[in-house]
Amino acid sequence: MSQDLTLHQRRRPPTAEEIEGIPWWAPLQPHERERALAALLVGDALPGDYVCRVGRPVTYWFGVVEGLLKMSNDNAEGSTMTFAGLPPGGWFGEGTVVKREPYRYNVQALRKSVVAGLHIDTFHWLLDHSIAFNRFVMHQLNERLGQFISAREIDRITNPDVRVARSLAALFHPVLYPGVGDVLRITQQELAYLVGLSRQRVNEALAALDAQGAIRVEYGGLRVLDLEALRSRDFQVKKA
DNA sequence: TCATTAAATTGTT
DNA sequence: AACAATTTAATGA
Repeated sequence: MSQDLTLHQRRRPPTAEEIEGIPWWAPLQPHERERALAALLVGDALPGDYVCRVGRPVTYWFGVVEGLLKMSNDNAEGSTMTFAGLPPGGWFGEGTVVKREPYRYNVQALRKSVVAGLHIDTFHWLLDHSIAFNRFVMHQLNERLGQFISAREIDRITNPDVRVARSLAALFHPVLYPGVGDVLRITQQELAYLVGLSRQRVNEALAALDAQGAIRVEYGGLRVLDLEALRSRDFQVKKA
């Protein structure tokens, strides 16, 4: 079985390129950056590796530099519920970090990923000293609230095409996941796992969305042409 | 840098 | 779930 907390194993300081990709980095003042940099670590997570687990104490605030993670929770009955996919640029866990509580969910890598971690003490220091950082966190919390609400809606959607469309819209969220850009690197198998459908059905749904001009299916990823269409349009539910 | 081979991903049944 | 076709990544000259 996969080992947990990979970040604690193969960790290293972030490269200049990795730092530039961190969404809250640019707004920081020089002395704040200095502080943050000293507390930043990155590590590789292999598929199946846990970045954090339910009940573990919080030591880091995590962000996705590269790759793809999934946030899930194990139900009392044993079934697993997936809340969200976490593409590059996504930072998560601020809620539990703020309260210094144990994690309430599991986050594991769907594929080989690079994960960054900011130590909890420095997170709090930035919260106490940086207005820009506060603004980022506040914005982040607000956006994520909206995402959880839409996650519940997505769960109720029965039509697979619409389901896939909404899930994709969530993954392409420009505020929460600024690292994604035009093309989301995700395989159809990974998306199927995330959405809870068979790869076969996801493939079919993607083809439909492609045909409608909302996305373009590419090898190993997807290009979004019309985010608004994914988010809101009613993909005319087939009428019998 | 190019050609060859292996691995990953996709499109279909 | 299994298969074939296609694309990418890795290897070595």
